[in-house]
Amino acid sequence: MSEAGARDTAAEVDAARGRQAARRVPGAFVAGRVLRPSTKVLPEHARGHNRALVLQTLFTAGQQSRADVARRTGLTRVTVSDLVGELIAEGLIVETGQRDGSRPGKPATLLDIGRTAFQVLGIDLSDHSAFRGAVLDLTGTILERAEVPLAGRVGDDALATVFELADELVSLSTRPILGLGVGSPGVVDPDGVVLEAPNLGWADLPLRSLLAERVGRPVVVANDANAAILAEHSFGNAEGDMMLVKVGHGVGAGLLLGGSLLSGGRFAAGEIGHVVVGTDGGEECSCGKSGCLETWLAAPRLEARIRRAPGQREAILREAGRRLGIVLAPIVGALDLSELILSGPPALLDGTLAEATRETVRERTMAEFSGDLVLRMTTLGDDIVLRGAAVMVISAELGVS
Amino acid sequence: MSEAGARDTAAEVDAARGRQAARRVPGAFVAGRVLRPSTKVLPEHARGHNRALVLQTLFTAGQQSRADVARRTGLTRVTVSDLVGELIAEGLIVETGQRDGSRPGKPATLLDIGRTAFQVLGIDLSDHSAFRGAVLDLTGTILERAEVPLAGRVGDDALATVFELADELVSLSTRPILGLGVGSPGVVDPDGVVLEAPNLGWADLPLRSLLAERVGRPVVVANDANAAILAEHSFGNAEGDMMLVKVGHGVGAGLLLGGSLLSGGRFAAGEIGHVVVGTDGGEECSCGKSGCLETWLAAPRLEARIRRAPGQREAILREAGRRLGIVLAPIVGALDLSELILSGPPALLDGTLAEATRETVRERTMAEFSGDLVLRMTTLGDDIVLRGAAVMVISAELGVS
DNA sequence: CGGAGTTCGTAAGGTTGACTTACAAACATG
DNA sequence: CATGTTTGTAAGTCAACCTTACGAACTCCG
Repeated sequence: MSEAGARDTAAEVDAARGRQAARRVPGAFVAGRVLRPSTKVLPEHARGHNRALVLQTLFTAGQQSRADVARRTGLTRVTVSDLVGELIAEGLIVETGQRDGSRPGKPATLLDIGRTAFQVLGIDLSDHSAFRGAVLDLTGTILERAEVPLAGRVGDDALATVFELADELVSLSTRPILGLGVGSPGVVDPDGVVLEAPNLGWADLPLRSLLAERVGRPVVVANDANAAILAEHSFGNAEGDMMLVKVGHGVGAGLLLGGSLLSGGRFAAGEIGHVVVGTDGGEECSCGKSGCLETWLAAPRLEARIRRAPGQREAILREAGRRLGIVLAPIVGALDLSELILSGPPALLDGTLAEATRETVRERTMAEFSGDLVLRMTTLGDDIVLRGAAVMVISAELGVS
Repeated sequence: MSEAGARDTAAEVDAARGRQAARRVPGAFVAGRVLRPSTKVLPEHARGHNRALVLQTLFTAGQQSRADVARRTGLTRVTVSDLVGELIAEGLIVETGQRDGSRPGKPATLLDIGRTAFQVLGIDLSDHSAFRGAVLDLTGTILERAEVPLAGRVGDDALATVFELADELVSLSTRPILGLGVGSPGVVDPDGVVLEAPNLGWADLPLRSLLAERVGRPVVVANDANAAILAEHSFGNAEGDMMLVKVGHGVGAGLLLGGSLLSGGRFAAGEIGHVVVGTDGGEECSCGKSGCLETWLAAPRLEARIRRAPGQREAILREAGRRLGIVLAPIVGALDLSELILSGPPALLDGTLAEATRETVRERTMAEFSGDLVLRMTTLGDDIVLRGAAVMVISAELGVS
């Protein structure tokens, strides 16, 4: 068949296919992603999506009129009005009066998230000394705090302590509870089962369902570093692909790629603490290997090393930063990360260590050319996991992050 | 407010929210992913999705009746019948007679992908000596091949060579052309602009739109390693998260995470060739650094090294494999990868090198515990990019991969 | 100061798409 | 041969978004 022949035939078939081009699955190969459709989609799913879209728009832009939202989302004013009506009835959106300033036309009625309609509970299990909790509003502002010392409890005792903290948070709340979010150390599956958390002596603990039964509200449980990076994403106005490294008793990370949290095939994504760094041995690790990243970077190890040789403080921190950079460089290169965030004790991380990591990653990747690799401390301090836990709930219940 | 009070109020609100629970955005926090809704969804998008779902079902399961598809997808028989009717009219599905074997009830009419309705063109620009192309059917079977020697051409000459190859493929096709897919070396943005491909002397070349104009049909352009991993995903029945390392003149990789291709913030995901390995120097690289992975692993470098010391062949390959393992270990740990695939000259990769990589990754990660890390050669040989290019077209045009 | 133009929000009716219900066709079984 | 099962289609319902149209409320300008 001639070239022209093939083309004509194709054009004819296109015509025969009628509207199919316009109907093409949106995003089938958008932004380099291939979607493999796996579940049916019904019209009501579209409704849910558009509901979340309206909420999301108000979350990020805030103080918008129905017409503004319509323009921003591409939905018609009529549809937005309908969705907003539904959301107002649920208390998730409130009218906040008319827009001031003089413009032609009927004045716009401004809308905002109904901050007081619900409260969210967040729990952070990642600290070695205490379980910490908070009551937050729908915008992620912390309203109340609670804390229960851990005192070395593990296993069922630790679980009882979580229950205790959850109960206290429920009693501290003054509005209907949208849900409870928990950031836990260890490996957590999508159903909120803590597959393993050695520090707490947990294995295959169905924490989500246990807590859901206890508080009678939706519960989301995820890894603490994953919660942290969600917080950074939502509140730290960080865009695009990024990785958050959380240094504490151990070392873990959360990865946000293309706006999606990476969970990993065995739900262990971000578990970089036991990756071996360098080929020159290193301290023995609790996992049995030598030279794991944790042996270089975990806070207790660093503190012990500095205690032994106070004069070497800067050198110790620089070496720790360099080791972190060596582990991160292949990851930054492979994932084309534009932003690395550190979370943990600022006294250890902020300064020499961060600088050494930044330099090492730059030296060992192409980042020196693209030049825009950012490595910085989190802006959310110690509340990062708490606020991330709240984000998970808001995201799960309202489809908004 | 008391605990009980908060709970009751929440329950009341839940009741007031009516069907909202059932309406919740599906997958808002499913599988550890947070969706940030960004575009509106209309009922016709659902239609497109369900169309693709039916096609996908026939792709993977093949030879099914309408009722089978309905059961598999969760859609009703009526809806499936309607969608199938549309797809038959377009030639994308054909009836292949009745199911044999005796069962109660009306015999089922079997359906299958209309393999002959369209043909797909694939082009592989990753080989250093020639551009290769093929005509494929909708199932990814290669029907015709074409090849144009490259003879060192770069820049506009190389582009003209691509045009030449594309024209030849069009003339070789005997059916309407669904589209043309291209796997190119270098960094390619989602719109098919080759941002940089040093080997071909291309920078900011809008290859997709140029080719679309030339062949008058949809064109998809992506990085060669990304095309390769899509092929492996579609034809190599590889599930879940995986990474494909492509060794040739350079070293690149493609990453498939949670079923999605990773593109990276600057569309440079998988560019691990210029990550530095180890802290002991290494050969100088074209990029200006020393000890880049490419200097250890690129085929020309390996061949030259073996030529210089034929007796050291095994040691050279083992060291190359070890270096690759050192780079991959942090990536495997961070992404919780379960499968690593090598693509390139089997004489170099398959055997000692792969074994050394496998061992090194195991030694340096937690993989020894989970134990199910697979590292293997691709099963698709030299056609991997060609077939991946076809997958991109089928995915983009039909929403099926 | 009043008409024209603009913008906002809502009402009414149309279109799309999947669902439920119902039914004819074609087969196996007792 | 009657009964039960499975397939595929026809008819009508429901959900959700769209287009069109309109009143309300404001600015601008002659």
